[in-house]
Amino acid sequence: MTVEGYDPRAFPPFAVTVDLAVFTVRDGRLHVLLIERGTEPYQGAWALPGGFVLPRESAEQAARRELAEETGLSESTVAGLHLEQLRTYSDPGRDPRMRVVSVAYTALLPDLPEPRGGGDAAHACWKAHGGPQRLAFDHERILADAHERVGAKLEYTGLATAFCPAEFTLGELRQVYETVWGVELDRPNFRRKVLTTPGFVEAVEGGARLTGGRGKPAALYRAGPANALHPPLLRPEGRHST
Amino acid sequence: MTVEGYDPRAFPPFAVTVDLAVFTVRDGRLHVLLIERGTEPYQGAWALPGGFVLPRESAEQAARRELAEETGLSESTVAGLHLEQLRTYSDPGRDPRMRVVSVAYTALLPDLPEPRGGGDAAHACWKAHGGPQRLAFDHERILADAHERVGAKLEYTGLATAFCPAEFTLGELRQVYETVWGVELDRPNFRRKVLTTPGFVEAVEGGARLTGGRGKPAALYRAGPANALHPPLLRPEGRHST
DNA sequence: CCCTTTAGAGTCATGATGACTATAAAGGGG
DNA sequence: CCCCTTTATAGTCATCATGACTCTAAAGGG
Repeated sequence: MTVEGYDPRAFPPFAVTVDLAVFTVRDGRLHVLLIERGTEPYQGAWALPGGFVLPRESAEQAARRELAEETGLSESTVAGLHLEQLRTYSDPGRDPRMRVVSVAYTALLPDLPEPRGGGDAAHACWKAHGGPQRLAFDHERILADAHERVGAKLEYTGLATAFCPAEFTLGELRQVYETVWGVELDRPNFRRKVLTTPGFVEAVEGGARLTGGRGKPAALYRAGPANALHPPLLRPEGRHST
Repeated sequence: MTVEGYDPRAFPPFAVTVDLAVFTVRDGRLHVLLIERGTEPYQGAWALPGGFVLPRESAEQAARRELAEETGLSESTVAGLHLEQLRTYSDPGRDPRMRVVSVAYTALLPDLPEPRGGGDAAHACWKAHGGPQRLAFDHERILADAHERVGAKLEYTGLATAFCPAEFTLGELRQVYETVWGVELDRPNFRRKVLTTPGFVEAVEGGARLTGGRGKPAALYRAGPANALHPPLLRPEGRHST
């Protein structure tokens, strides 16, 4: 069966949706944006935000539109967010009602005020990742894949800054790594690594911020122009000596 | 628009297909499996192999089925091949006839005899990557994404062995890296790196192979159990993508 | 006035790496 | 046969990145 010579009116019909794994770091814990399902199947269970891809939009456009609707952020704000295609889930039977192929996306947000419900009835809220809640459909799997992908990307990209506000301290940046990876990092070594990696962060002149009222005030930085870290900032567990 | 409360008979209809970027290394050049299109649009142009996802199969099952059909390899052989989902292409208008969402997969094969046409009219053949041929639809973009992904995965996985026969020399393995990355690697340093990376390769006892009749015979190795390289084998120029 | 807390500077040993040099073992051309 | 080329394999050495540290600075709280 090839693409050539097929009848456009006789293709197997599929529904195509997007699912969003939206992460943030809040109070030193990884949180994910979830909605509570109001209808069967999985009524009352939590699920990833998402929805249909419309006939005239790409999957990424659908993902940004859904993200804006679920978080209440403006379209222009969402347009600048880091949104990355994770992978596509296509198992027959992943939705008991019909054949649905879903393109999953991952987004990283700084700690924002509670999302305001959008125009529709969706009530998305942040839930701590790894909590007791069971997710609907195969969303547990999607979320696990997304977490693994984010953890891996922190190693060789400057993506961790997407979890931080525009200006941040190195302590806040370090907490992002510690939270996503679930490890503790040596403070001086982390600082040395970040500052010697070209393009990772840029110092903000004159800035300093009290760290929650405790400890010495820290210098402020903003995200640098580099999108790849050379050499990468590897997870501690990932290193095996000869 | 959310997944909840929709009418299963009123979803926007899409066709879902798979596209395959199948690579091999032949004569020190990267080759890709292509088919020549026999019908409009893009009649006479080259395209990636692929086809519809059937109603009762997953996208990966469809990709393996198409790969077996296009290469003439047996289903059992294809079942053991390294096949990886690349990403999904969903731009409206990427196919002028109708709305088609395509899940792209990447496969790596050792240098095999010319593929035998399968049951249908498809005549897939190996073409040197980077040649003058223009590809149909957005397949040029898919192929570029696949090449970048394979190059990146060679850095931190033992995937390069998928391009080699079951037993191979370190020279053959090094040529895989040089061909995919388009660089020359220092022979002794490459050897040291591969042999000191745990689980990358295993020595084959007593084996030795003449390197095309030229030079000292080389020891044989087979792929090791590791699927991740620690630390990674980074490209000299250090090119990464997001 | 100490105590705790976090930021930030610096030290030291080890490991990984790039750039080399040198030797070994094959075939081919005189 | 001797040399030449070719490729494999064994080293050396300097440099850089890193993990595990110690030490000082600057804030707030009892």
